[in-house]
Amino acid sequence: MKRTKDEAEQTKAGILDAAVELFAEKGFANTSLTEIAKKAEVTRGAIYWHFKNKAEIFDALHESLFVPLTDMILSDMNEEHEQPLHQLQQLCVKSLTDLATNYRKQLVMKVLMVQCIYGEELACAKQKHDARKRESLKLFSLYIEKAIKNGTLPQGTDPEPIVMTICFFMKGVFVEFLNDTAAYNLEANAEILVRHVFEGILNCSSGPR
Amino acid sequence: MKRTKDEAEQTKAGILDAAVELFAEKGFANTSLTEIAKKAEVTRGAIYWHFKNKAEIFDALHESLFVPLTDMILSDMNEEHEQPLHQLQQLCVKSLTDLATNYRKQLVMKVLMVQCIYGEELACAKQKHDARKRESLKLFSLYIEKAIKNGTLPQGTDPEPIVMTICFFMKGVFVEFLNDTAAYNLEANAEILVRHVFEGILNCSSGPR
DNA sequence: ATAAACATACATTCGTGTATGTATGTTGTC
DNA sequence: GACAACATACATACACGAATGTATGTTTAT
Repeated sequence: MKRTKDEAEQTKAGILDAAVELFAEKGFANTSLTEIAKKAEVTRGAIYWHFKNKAEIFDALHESLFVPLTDMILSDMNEEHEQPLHQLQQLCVKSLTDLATNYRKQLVMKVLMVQCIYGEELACAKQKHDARKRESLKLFSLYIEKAIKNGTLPQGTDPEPIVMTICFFMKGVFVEFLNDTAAYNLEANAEILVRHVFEGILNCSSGPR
Repeated sequence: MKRTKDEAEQTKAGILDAAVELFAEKGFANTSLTEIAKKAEVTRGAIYWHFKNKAEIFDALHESLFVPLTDMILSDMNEEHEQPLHQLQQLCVKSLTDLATNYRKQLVMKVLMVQCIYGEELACAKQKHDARKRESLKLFSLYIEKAIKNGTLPQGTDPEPIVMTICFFMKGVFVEFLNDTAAYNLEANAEILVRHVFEGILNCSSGPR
């Protein structure tokens, strides 16, 4: 039953499609390879041909999402902007509206952020995940420090609580939205939500109390 | 091998202690009853005597935490306050510092919010969980509406994005903090973080842009 | 012809649930 | 207050399915 190369890539993609939907629906640990195979209309043999095990499927999903994401952020970072805080604000809005309008991304992010538990089985993936997070945290700090030098934020401001606020807020939006996509109109409200937080940061730093 | 009633309650508590630690460490799905029994220094027989199955252990943890929490919120709600927004703000700070200083609560909340996946096995617990969340959402709305009538927020303000902002932010703090308790000094920063968000809400509503 | 791209079959492990055994606390009775 | 009779609080043993990984068979592109 050898297929042509294109057909093989297609079945591999089909397995990933089936996996991400099942993972998003029932969670990584609660999904068996048999179920994935059934949904993808192949046998477990096909899965074991393309992937070493279930964890490697997870890894593939992880990789497929974060490579383009990091590219986007870095390209945005390169073009200098006179108002770094505002730039960061727009980046947040963009990533939210992006999430709100991209179904595939919703699925994968749901798997990565709420429907999996990083135990020993996914230790490898967790390391990568943590590395990504540290990167974005550094990036956030960089924006903030630029804003302080720039004068947008007063001299001597502590960047840490600001980074924490933004990071926590974004995480909350992602998790809560992905947990019940239909419950919120994220696309319509993204800008207001982000503005709330950034306005508060500005206001708190310039005029405490 | 019959024990006295007190001893029995003690073993039951021991099982719960072992369970919550293992759940928090490796996740609900990745923890077997055998492991729990081993850690609690009993056999699986003891577990099946006190609980119907693993899901009921989860339920017991859930119950043990949320009963006192709801009490606290409701008692706070009863005493009328002239500045409802500020009252809500203090409630948020309080629940964060409370979390930061209560290890047991950290464990249970970690299990409930990040280390479990509400599949069919936990369907019963998920219903309760969702009910709790709807309650607190209504509560949030109530505070906001009081602030609008009060004049703290301008007439005609839409409560929804405000509630979303607070809810998302709080969720993010919980999840991110519980994910790596040692990474943040939540107790020291709780007030600043919450102030960021509430200041932004005030500022955005009174003077848009 | 040979190796890719699977399907099929099998062995093994692991976890659950339940049935049963058993020693001990508890309770009523005289 | 002593002693059955019973219920309690587990421990042990077993049966069962589910999931994994691997070994092997089969077909077909190249």
